[in-house]
Amino acid sequence: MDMDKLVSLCKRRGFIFPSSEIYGGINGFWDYGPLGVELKRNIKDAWWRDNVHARDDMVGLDCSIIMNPKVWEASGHVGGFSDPMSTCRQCKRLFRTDQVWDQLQESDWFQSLVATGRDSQSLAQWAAKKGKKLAPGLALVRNPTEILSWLAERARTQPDEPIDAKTFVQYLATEQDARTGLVLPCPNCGGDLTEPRNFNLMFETHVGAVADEASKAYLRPETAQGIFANFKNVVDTGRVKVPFGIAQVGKSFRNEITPRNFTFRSREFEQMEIEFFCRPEESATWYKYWRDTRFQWYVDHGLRSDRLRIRDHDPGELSFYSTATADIEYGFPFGVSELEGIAHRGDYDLTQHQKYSGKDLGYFDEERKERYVPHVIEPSAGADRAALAFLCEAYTEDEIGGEARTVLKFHPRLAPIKAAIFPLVKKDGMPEKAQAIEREMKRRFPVFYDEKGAIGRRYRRQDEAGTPFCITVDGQTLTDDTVTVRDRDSCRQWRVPSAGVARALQDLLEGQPIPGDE
RNA sequence: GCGGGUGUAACUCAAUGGUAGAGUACCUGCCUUCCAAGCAGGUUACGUGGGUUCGAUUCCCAUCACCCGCUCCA
Repeated sequence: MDMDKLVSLCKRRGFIFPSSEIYGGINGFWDYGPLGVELKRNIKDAWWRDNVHARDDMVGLDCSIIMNPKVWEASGHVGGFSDPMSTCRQCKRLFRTDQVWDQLQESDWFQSLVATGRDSQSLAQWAAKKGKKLAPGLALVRNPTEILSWLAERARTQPDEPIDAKTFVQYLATEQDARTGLVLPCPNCGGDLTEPRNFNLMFETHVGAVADEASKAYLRPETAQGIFANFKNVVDTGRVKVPFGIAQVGKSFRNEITPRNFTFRSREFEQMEIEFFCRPEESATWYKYWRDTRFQWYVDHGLRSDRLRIRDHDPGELSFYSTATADIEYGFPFGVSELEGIAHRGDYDLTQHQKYSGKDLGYFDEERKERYVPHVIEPSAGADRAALAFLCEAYTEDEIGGEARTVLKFHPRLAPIKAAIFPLVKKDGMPEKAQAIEREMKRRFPVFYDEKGAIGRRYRRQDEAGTPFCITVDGQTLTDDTVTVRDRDSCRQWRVPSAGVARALQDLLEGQPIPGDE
């Protein structure tokens, strides 16, 4: 499937528009149009019903977007992991400064260099041959004479101090020691890296009329911390007992990401997050439970399981506080990308907030008569990413009677409009009858009435909106009071009594097979 | 942030140093008894700001947005 076609359809049919488009748009922000808002709302509602209302171990929460800035100190978003980045001046690649050394050790040119002797002659030879190919940006390669003289100087002045591999490569990479100090080279080409720059992780704002350092606050970069900050409130008032979860749906904001791939990476996005609190000994079981449950949720709502996958993080990839993390990924047209992360966060967050707030966030377990800080499993889903995945999955081009057709095959639960109601032609009292049906249906379902143009055209329009069923009043309706129901995916039609059409639609939406298809 | 590409109507695309056409869509009639039919009429565009020029949608510069890559992430 072509992403451009989907973007175009989304705009044409009113699913998703670029934000502030009349002013030229703004990178990384998107608006949901009349159909898009229904789709996204259905996704959030389905998630809420399945994870909160349908369970007896989950409660909801809706906390403020702007919180006391100390929350973000405790979470590590201020200071902690606003990863400084460096760019290579030669090949222009971008690296996390703290990962340069690790990446360097894995690079071909570094390994080749290490395998060479450390004497001037071997190094000069390496620079002239292999180095030229593998690490054209390296100072040693570009300026061997000078670099080798530095090294000789170092050996003469500090003969008793052996040089470790890291320092050694720094010597070979540093052209202007006096000005820059020893630097690490680019893992890709050996070139010199810029000073580490700090990335602006969170959106900053100021609370109150005076904008000074003391009034600085942040738009939340995740909804999770609001749940941790309210853990004690919920435990004290919610009649909840471990194991239990707190769920929240809401907007989050990140400044440092590069917007890409339509709505997939946006600076403002909506999360659907659960923090599930449990006894430390049971945390591994709960982790597995949520990992499987959340995967199945996407399958149940129409994502083909062969486009979905679970990817368990390698130990080296895990955050330092996490003992296990898995990503639920979907095969988008632009690549396999993350829809949801399920993280075993241990007691890290509650402990951090305990430390920074000075409040006891321990939990007293009545059954076991003991006090402990619960461990946390965090299934964190992106609502916009889910919407995009469902759109991609639904987008289908097929052929009906030799004519090409574009259809969004949404799961009925997610479809923005559940049924369209048409008079076959605009005469003989058909519009009046169809409108009466529409009035009745409208109280129970999002439905759409249309009487303009040829019937085929109206069917196709609904196909593009993903409406699962169309109900048509025709000549026969006037004699026997039945209407036709038409199925979006098969284009098959059958008749039902018009008095029972709401009930019939209800059954169809709940998954009852269409007649002739049982 | 960096490198490369793109920017004309709601959508998909043309043409042009002398202010723009098509198809689709949309609106109004007529006609139409089941899958984008037909006829007649109609609405909508050169991303933005500068510059060169008698004159710029076209050339130049900047800016913004989008797409692709490096990187980050829900």
